[in-house]
Amino acid sequence: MPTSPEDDRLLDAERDIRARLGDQPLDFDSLHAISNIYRAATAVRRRAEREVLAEHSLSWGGFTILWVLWVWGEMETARLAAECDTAKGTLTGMVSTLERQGLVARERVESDRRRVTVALTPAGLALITDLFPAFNDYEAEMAAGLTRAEKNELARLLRVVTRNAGESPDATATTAAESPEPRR
Amino acid sequence: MPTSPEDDRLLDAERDIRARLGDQPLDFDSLHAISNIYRAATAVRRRAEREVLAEHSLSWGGFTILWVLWVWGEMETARLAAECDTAKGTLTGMVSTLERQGLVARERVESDRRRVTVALTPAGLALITDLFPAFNDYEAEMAAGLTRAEKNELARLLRVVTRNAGESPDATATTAAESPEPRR
DNA sequence: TCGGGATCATTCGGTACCGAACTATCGGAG
DNA sequence: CTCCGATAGTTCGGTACCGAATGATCCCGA
Repeated sequence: MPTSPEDDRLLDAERDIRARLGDQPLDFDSLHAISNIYRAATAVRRRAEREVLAEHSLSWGGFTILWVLWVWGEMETARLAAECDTAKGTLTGMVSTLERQGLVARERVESDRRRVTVALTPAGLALITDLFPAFNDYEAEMAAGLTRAEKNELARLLRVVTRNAGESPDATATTAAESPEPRR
Repeated sequence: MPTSPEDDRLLDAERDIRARLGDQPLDFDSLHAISNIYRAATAVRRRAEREVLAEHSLSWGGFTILWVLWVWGEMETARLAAECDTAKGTLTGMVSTLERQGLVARERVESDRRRVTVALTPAGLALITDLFPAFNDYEAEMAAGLTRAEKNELARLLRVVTRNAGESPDATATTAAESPEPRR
């Protein structure tokens, strides 16, 4: 296995860390695995926002909302927040932004006036229908160089991590309310 | 291979997407791989901030700065921004926060007064020395259930994605200035 | 030596994002 | 019917974060 300059630098860092910590046992395999997740995520997000989303004045989060509504249809705020994996308060602001852009519309539920549903407008529908293939192309570009099997393996390993991070292990009782997989 | 309810839901979503897009070819393997990166990253980050960092009033970004300074030592703002993988402007604010907390100190470079170096204070050094093992424990917890080989494979696959997202392929010339690997 | 381009960091405007406090509404117990 | 706990959404305070504009300093050529 050839060693790259990057590998060298990594090893330097590990040596430095060990030097600072003495003989404490450290888990460098986990360190690299976990920290690389964050690096990859920000890199992918930043470039997507610059090269795919910016021309439509969409943030990553805004795109996610459109995508969720497109796939699963109109839904209430709470469910939308869960699907988008974001706090309710955050979602309120983002939906307001999209509303201002004319891409989604809020509607109070008649039978329970606390609730609000969010739906795509025709303009929002047109945009996401047009944009999603381009976004998928971008995703494919980000995964270029990986085989089909590797992509699936990557997705699987990440699911394990997400599950590990999902809920405090000492959360009271087994949260059956835990929302399932595909939020995006 | 057993199918979980999650798998079912995922397949529903795929069917729905296909229904909306007609016969356009879509790359679902890339879709799942890429979108799971972002989900895992936010889940890991959120929980780390709540359960490991909050008690020390540190954000993920703030922790990263301390960590970088700890491992590689005092450095100038521009390099620190590169290592932390954040925009210079963002870094300025975060360093100011840490400075207010007494964890880092700025110092103008005598020989070139445009430049500023950032270094850990004794308090900052004490904090990161104390905190890093706990953080590494947390990382190990997030990677629980993965074998050593799987962790390394995860890190490797993510490096490919990060590299793909690294710089616009049509960037003018080959950016030799591209900053190398381990930023965290 | 003095002016102008390059190069640092910081500031600025705007969105996203979280958690906690708040508001409006619902639904049941008495 | 009326209060009161529960629930859904919004507001609020604060940080992070980006990209563009600004300001300070340096360096070099005339």
